[in-house]
Amino acid sequence: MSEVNPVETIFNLVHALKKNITHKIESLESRLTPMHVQVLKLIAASTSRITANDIANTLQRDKAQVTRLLNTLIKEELIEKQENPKDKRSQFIVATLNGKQIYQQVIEVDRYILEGLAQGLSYDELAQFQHLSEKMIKNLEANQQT
Amino acid sequence: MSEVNPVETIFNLVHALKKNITHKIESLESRLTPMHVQVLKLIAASTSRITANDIANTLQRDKAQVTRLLNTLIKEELIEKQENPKDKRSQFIVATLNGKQIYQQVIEVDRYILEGLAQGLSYDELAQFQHLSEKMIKNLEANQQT
DNA sequence: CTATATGATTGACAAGGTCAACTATATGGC
DNA sequence: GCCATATAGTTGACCTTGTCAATCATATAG
Repeated sequence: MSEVNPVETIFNLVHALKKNITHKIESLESRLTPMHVQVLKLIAASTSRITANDIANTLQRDKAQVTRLLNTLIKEELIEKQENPKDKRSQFIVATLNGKQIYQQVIEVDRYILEGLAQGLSYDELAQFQHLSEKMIKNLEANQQT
Repeated sequence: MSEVNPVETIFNLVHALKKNITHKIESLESRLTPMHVQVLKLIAASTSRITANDIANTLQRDKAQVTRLLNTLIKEELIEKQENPKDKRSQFIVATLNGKQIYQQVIEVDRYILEGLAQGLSYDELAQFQHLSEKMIKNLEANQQT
């Protein structure tokens, strides 16, 4: 564990994080998975109206996956589709009142997890972490092309 | 993207990393998943003989999962079981010659990915990243208890 | 010797993710 | 306008990771 291996570290980190999140989200009674929450957040936080395609692109996920995530969110009445007059192939996705309320709760949970995560870390350290992570992500994405 | 949210960043990072790794590992002809590779690494790198239980503990994974991962590695003839005279419930897991060779290749891939990941980052920065990540992991694990 | 603990296996399932085929609509070039 | 091609979304099939509970065999403490 003493050697510097970011790859392992990243996996360990996300592993711990996932366990943490599912715990907290479960306490939110609603039966949403982390991915559902991510999608809902994107929709509810967006100022402009977005389509399924926008979501897939933003989250870098397969559109099949997005379709299914949206379906359950619709079934739960957290979001709904609106006609897109400019393109009949797609629809705008908007949060319902119910969805907006859940979103507020999710933000709370988020803040809570972030607090736990960042305990004992200064703002500068978090910014540094962010900075380094973004660099790594860029590197990885550049490597993808090849 | 401009606000500091380590949680999202971590997810983005691991997402990019996973895509990267599966790409590179696929090029390794052998049909191993990342988790199989992790387990094989643990076994092949270990100086002392280890059991399935050791693996589950070290990787913090469910023993059911470990059993299945080991099964496919055995089917691929990368590892094998040896009798444990001190405890007939468990067996020692050791890498076969074949397994050791794959391990060597995996190490290469690892180094390659690490290089890609760390491009433009100094050793100090990587160490800093490591340090911050470990702090976060500790925080998360402490939160688990509650 | 018995109760309990532990190592391993198995079944069942949830969640995330990927690929390919398909439908419907858009759009650029003729 | 017509056609080829591109794009948005849906569906089916499937894989990987992870979890829980039940079960079996062996260890071990009392």
